[in-house]
Amino acid sequence: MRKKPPRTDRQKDVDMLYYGTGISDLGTVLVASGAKGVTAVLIGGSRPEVITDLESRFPDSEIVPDPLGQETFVQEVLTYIEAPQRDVDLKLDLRGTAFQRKVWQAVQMIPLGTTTTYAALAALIGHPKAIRAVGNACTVNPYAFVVPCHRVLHSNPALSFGHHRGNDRMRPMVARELETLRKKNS
DNA sequence: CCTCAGTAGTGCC
DNA sequence: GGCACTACTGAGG
Repeated sequence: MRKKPPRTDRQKDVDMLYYGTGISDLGTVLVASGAKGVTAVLIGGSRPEVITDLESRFPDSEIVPDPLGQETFVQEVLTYIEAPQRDVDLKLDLRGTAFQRKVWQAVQMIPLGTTTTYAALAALIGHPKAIRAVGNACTVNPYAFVVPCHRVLHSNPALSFGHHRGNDRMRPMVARELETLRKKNS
C-alpha cells in the first residue's frame, strides 16, 4: 500500500516564480520567471508596488526573490528602456486565454519604432470586430516592453494616445524608439 | 469638447 | 447563464 505523499513532495506541483527588480527612469522594473520562461515584466512606482502587482497577478504561485538569477533579464529590459535599439529578447511563458495569447503574439510583430491601431490589430488576428477585446488584452498585458502594447494606439490619436486614463508610463517609449532609430541611421 | 450605441472577450457571481 | 466592466470606434450633437 502506498502512503499519501508527504507534504514536501507535493511542493513540486507549486508554480514557482522567481523575480528580480531594477530601476529605470520610467520606474521600477520587475521581471518574473518560471520554469518555462518569463511570466511577467512589470513596471511601477516602487519596488513594493511591483511586487504587490506580481502577487495579485499570480495568487496561486509561490513568489521567490532571485536577484542574481533574474539579473540578466532585468538588464535586458533596462537597456531597452534606456535606448530601444532592438526589441527586448526574452523567452516568454505566455499565460493567458487563447485570445489573449493571439493578441500578445500579434503585438510582438509590430516593428520597433512603428505603431498600429486596436482596429488594425483586431483585423490582423481575424477578429475584426473584437476591438475592445484587443484593448482588454493590452490592459492586462503582463509583459511590459516585451509585448509592446505602447505601439498600439487609438484610431484617432487626437482622442487618446495609449492609455486614455490613468497610467501613461508607456507613452514616452514610442518617441524614444523613434529617436533611437533616428540616431542610429544618422 | 460631449454622449451614445454597438461590440466581443473576460471575470465575477 | 447573467451582468458589468473595458488602453475602442464612429456617428451625432
